[in-house]
Amino acid sequence: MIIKSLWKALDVLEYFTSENPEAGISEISEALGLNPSNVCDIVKTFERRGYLQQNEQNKKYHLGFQILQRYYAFDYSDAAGEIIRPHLKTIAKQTGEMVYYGAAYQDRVIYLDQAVLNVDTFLMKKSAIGSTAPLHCTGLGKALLAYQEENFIDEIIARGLDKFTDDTICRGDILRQELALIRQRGYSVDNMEHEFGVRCVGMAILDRKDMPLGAISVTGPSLRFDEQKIEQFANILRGHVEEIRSQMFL
Amino acid sequence: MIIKSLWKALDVLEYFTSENPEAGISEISEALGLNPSNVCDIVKTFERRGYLQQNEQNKKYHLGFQILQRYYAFDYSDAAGEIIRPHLKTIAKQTGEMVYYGAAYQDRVIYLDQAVLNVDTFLMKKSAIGSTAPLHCTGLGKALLAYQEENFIDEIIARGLDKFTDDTICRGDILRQELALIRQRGYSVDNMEHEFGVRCVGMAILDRKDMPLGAISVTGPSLRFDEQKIEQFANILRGHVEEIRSQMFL
DNA sequence: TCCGTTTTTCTGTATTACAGAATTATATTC
DNA sequence: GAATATAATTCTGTAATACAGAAAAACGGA
Repeated sequence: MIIKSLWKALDVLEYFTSENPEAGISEISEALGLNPSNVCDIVKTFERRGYLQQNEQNKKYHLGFQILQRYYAFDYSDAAGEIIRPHLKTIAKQTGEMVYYGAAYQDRVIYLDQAVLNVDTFLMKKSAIGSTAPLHCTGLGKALLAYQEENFIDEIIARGLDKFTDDTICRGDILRQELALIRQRGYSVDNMEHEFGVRCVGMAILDRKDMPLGAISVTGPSLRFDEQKIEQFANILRGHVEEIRSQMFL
Repeated sequence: MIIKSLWKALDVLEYFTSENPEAGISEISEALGLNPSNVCDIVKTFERRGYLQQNEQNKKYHLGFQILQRYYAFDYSDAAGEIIRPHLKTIAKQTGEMVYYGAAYQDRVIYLDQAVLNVDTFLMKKSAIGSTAPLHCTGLGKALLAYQEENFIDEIIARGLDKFTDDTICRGDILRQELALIRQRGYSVDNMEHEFGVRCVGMAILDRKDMPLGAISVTGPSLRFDEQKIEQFANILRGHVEEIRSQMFL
């Protein structure tokens, strides 16, 4: 049974985002359609536990240190990450491009780890750890989507494929062809489908039942990413994915 | 007014730590003295919101992706971090040692950021971002403690100064002398007081009211940290702290 | 297959979360 | 600097629901 008061409290906590990091009681209560006194109680409870902190100047609240501590606990519970992380670094060295690791999370891909040699602040912010992106138009997303259950893919298509650039695949039948191609050759290519000028090669890490537990991608400016490089990067990815699978006893 | 159901739910969430990342319903209910059905409801609510995830194999739960997303939101709400981060990197280059940024959080110091050139896995794990340490025996902690209110210092001493190494300062009067020295020369020195073989230089970033909003430290093996280096590092720190204060309009 | 353990579902009631009003604090305007 | 407006917080009764207990379902060994 869902605990409504907790559900509501999490609505309040999640009202604080990187876009809107600070908020007051009245703003939250208005946005969520809750009673201000109720919001005040929730916020005060979170504050006493360190999840929120009050700015003494303007009385507004922002996320607190306890979030960091929860993140720290989360990070080390992710045993898979411990195995994968070193590979990401090696791939970054071998390709000279940005490398991401992500997993399917509901109907999106969530970025779980990254390795970079030369920091590209623009792309870093876009795909920061913890952020999410659609499944149908990213290298990671398509690599993950290709191995999902048929009815999951049906649902993703049914919900509608948002257009981000001129090259975004928005038609269900074309996406299905693309996913078949990914399964056939073993890697996905994002050809500026999410961000103009950004190309990307992705490969899923499959478990014993051929379900993807995550995916790795190499991302960079389209000018550097010609057909030859894409194939070269796919081969590099293949080697590491094989190695990861054997390290995980898959 | 504290919302008891939320308070209890946070107890459950915080039961998951890096030391004990996975737990089942019965384990949690026993440890926290709660009814299993109650714990089940709380856990299911967290699961539906992505804060916890169930391991299909053993039915146990672990922290979920939502923690990452909350962390992502927290990170970018920390405007101070945006200013400080580049300085940490520069200090790491100038000193060749590990550099930490932390703040006082209740009666401990919390590590908020770090910069390293040569990764020392042992020390990295110890002082990972989000972890905490006592105030009285670390470079960061002492630098922060030196500028706290008198009655706060009284309370820290009254609670007892835990001993970690032979060099840990455990007596209140000696700690007070040490804090006076820190205020006088402007930096703290951790001489293997928390971890054997680890020395550290710390400096607080003071606001206009001379309250510390955070501190920066340079940490490394005691063999490399002689008196001359400590003074040299303190000077490097001083320059950056000055710069940070001016960037923050303090 | 049976038994012990653990997780999950279900339901009545005692608890408490919440709405509304009152109060305090803060910001803004005259 | 007083007055007004806005926002945050406190207080209290009651309607809503969180929780205990029991029972069922799922799981994992003997």
